[in-house]
Formats: sequence, structure tokens, C-alpha cells
Amino acid sequence: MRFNDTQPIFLQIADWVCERILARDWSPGDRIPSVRDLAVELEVNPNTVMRAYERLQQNEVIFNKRGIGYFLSEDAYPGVLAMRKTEFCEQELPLFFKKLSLLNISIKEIEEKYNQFQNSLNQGENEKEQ
Amino acid sequence: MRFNDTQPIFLQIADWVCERILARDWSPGDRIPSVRDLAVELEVNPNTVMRAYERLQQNEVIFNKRGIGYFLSEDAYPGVLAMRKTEFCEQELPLFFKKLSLLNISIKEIEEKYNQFQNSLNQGENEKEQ
Amino acid sequence: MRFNDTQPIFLQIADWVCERILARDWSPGDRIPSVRDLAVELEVNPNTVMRAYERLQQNEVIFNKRGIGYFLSEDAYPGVLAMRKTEFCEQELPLFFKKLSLLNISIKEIEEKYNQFQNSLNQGENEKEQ
Amino acid sequence: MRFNDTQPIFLQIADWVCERILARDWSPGDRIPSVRDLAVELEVNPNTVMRAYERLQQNEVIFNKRGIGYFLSEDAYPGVLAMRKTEFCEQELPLFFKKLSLLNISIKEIEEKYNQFQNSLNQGENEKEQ
DNA sequence: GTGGTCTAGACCACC
DNA sequence: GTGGTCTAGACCACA
Repeated sequence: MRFNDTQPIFLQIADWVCERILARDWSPGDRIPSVRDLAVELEVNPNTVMRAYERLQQNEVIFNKRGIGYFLSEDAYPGVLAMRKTEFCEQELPLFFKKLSLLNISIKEIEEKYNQFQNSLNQGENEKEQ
Repeated sequence: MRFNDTQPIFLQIADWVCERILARDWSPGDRIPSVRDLAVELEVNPNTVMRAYERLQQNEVIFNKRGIGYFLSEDAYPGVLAMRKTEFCEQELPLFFKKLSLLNISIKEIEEKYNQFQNSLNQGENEKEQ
Repeated sequence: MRFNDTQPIFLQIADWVCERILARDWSPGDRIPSVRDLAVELEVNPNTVMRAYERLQQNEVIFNKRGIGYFLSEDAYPGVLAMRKTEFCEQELPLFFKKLSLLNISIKEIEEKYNQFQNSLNQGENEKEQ
Repeated sequence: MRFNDTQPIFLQIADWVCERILARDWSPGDRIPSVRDLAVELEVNPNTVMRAYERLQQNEVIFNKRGIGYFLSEDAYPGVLAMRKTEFCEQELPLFFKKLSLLNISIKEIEEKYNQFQNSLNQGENEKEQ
């Protein structure tokens, strides 16, 4: 696995695990690679893998059985969604807000456009149904 | 200049002109490169430059004196802003809204986070003033 | 034996007896130390031991043969369990419920987490069997 | 500050910050000690303080301004409550559930006792009002 | 064998 | 100066 420089490695590892889950490579209850094994495989420090697993556990994507290893939780899938949401709010939203002030667009304006967007979607749905 | 494949070249040229304006390389009233000269310089078809200039003229960033050339309008700077805003609303906003529904985030939530974001900015400003 | 200040001494003595039973130090039908002997051994007032034995007798963990002494009842083991349960419900549960309301956690939420907890236990068991 | 061995140091540091907040020693918007300063003061590795601050940031108790430092968020107080809830679910709940199975008490039984507990509370309230 | 914590020390980007 | 990431290596508890 190749890492890029734009994002911390431990987040890229967490992402990689999420991709495996979304791709259904692993199922709920499956044991995932041990911290040390994955560290050797990815050629990084075990601490770095640890941080990735820590994140995933806090987001209830995986859970731990002491002395045994990490396992996919039952609701790993929605957990991944929740995690993606957190990342979106922390990384993309600030950039989005900066752009708003740069272009002198108020949040009120965004709200209006959002409602228009939703309406157009709903119309599309209704036409399909008809 | 290098063009990328993700966006039409004529839009990239229009963007390049906007960058010149935002960077204050050209001033209101200045004559900008002729369609043919710029086409030679950028190694593209004159029609492509033409489409870019047309777009800029529609947005009142530049205007044309028949037989003489294109000139920066007096309010080129605010014009560029308006243009950027239009592009933003047509291209980025729909993607943004789609992502919101994908991650199950309401516009209300975005509004709250925007206010938080503004507060943290203001705090930074106030500390500077003190 | 050291007593702590947080709980009445007679309850701590009753607890100590229960520990002996749960640890299988004594068997059903065995005669346990006399009130006076235990009082001397633990360096407490015989009345205090008496109160402990009374409590244990109420919970049918021990029974009394007048003039002879106290004996472990046949179902001392389940009796201790029942006793522990009563104590748990009277002492720990109210604190637990208060904490729930303090942290704004609903009983429904606890139920869900309990089911998750049971699932993870079962998974561990199944793996052992395999 | 003295640390005990029963809990990781970084959690004790996070707790210490929470206590400061609950005690109103620090107010929303206040800058808290820098990672390095606190590390020197508490005689621990900066990484350890970093982990504590990381936790607090994820729980939206504090936020970061790049190159400046960490600050108390506007809703630090509710954030602390949310954090306490997480800790309760991760640490105390498992012990509670183990005790339930040890004493052979079903979750259904707990639910009933909870309702009784709530009723007794409400009656107390009503009597006060009358 | 598993994960969990901590230290020491390095390097980076941002302000 | 600030935080953020990573490595190397140590020690611990648990299974």
C-alpha cells in the first residue's frame, strides 16, 4: 500500500479498513489483522496502526477482545458512515465555509439554494413515479 | 500553460484570465491579449480562446471594441467574484448537497456549524486586536 | 481482618462468611464458628457477629440448632446468590439509576448495549468451541 | 499533580481538564495551557498531553487554532457530560453487565426496577408540589 | 501471542 | 512559538 503525503498515515490506514468494510471484504464479527501484523505488512510503526484502530474503535466500527484482537462490530457499516461524517465536518466543511466568505455568500443563501435543490429532486422523483 | 482533463480547456483559459485580474496583473481599462495572440501563446485553437472571452464578456468582466480588441471592464474585479460565485453554485454546490444527503446531514446542522466557525474566527480576530 | 468505614461492620462480617461459602471453604451442613469464637477472632463485640448471623439466617444461608450452633443450610450457595442480589438491588441499583439520569441515558439505551455485550460474549464462546 | 496506576495518565489529564471546566476555573473561549507547557508542569511526555487534548477535541470540549493553541469550546460543559457518558459506557457498564450475569439477573428485571425507581421519584416530586 | 501506555527524540507545517 | 505525526523501543496486563 502506498501512502500519500496530504493526509496522516494513520488516517489512510483507517480509511483502508473502511474501504474493506464498504467493499464487503470483511463481515461483522470477523477478526481483522493484528496491530503488529498490519504494521509489518504496511511497513509502519505499530503505534501508527494502533492510532488508526483507536479511531475506528471510538467510532464503533471495530471492537476489541483483550488478548485476542480486533473484530468488526455488528454495525460496522453505519459506523463507517458516522466516521465519514466526522471527517467531512472536520476537513471539508471549514474549506467550504472559507470559500463562502471569500465569495461573499451568506449561509442564508446556501439554505435557499438547498431547498431549491431538494425541490428539484422531489420533482424528479414524482415524475419517475408517474 | 498546462491544461488538465477534468475541465473544458476554454473554462481553464477563462480561469487563467480571472487569476490575472485577481492578482492585479491587469487593471480596469487595459487591453488584454488578442484572441489570436493568446491562441498562439497557449497553443490552442483560436475558437477555444474565443469561447473563453465570450464567457467572460457575458459575465461583464471584459468588453469588446469592434476591430480593436478586448478590454477589462471597470468592475472586472467584482465581476470575477460574481462569476466565481456562479460557477461555485452550479458546480460545487450540487456535489456538496449530494454529499450532505449521502452522509445524512441536515442543512440546519450545517448552519449551526457555520455559526460555530464564525465564532472561532471572531475570537481569533479579537485577540489580535487586543 | 480489616474493616472499612464505608459499610457497617456486621455487613462486612456477613460478607466474609459469604466469601467462605462461595470459595467452597465450607460445605452444606458444616458447623460454622460460634458467635463467641468468631467475635474473639475478629476482635469485635459478640452482638456484632450475632447481627451478621441473624442476617444470614434471614436469608436462609445458615440455620440454628438451639444450644449447639449455626450450620450451613443445604442451599447455602444459591442463598448467598439471592442475598447478594438483594444487596445489589438495594444498594448499587439506585446509584446506577441516579447516574443514568445524571448522564441523560435512557433504560432503552442500556438494553441495547446489553444485547451488544451479550453478542460479543457469544462470539468469543463460539470461537473457543471451534 | 499525582497520577494513580489504575487509569492511563492521558485519561487522568483529560479528567483534570474536565474538572477545571466543571469547576468554572476556565470559561468558554479561554486558551488552555500549551501541550509542551503542561507536559513540563505535569512532568510527562508531550505526546501524553497530546493524547489527552486529542480526546477532548474529539468530544468537542476544546478546539484548536493552528499555531496558536487550544481553546475551550462554547459548549465545553455539555461536551464534558457527553464524554463522561462515553467513559461510563466503556468502563462501568461492562462491569455492571458482568455482575448481572453473575447474579443471574435479566435485563428485563432491571428495566422493571428502573420503572419502579422512576415512579417513586415522581411521587416524591408530586408530594413536594402539593 | 494479543493490545495499551509511555518515553525520547525527530521532523514538519503554520503563525 | 504553536500543534501534528511518526519512529524506535520499552514495559505492562491479559490469554
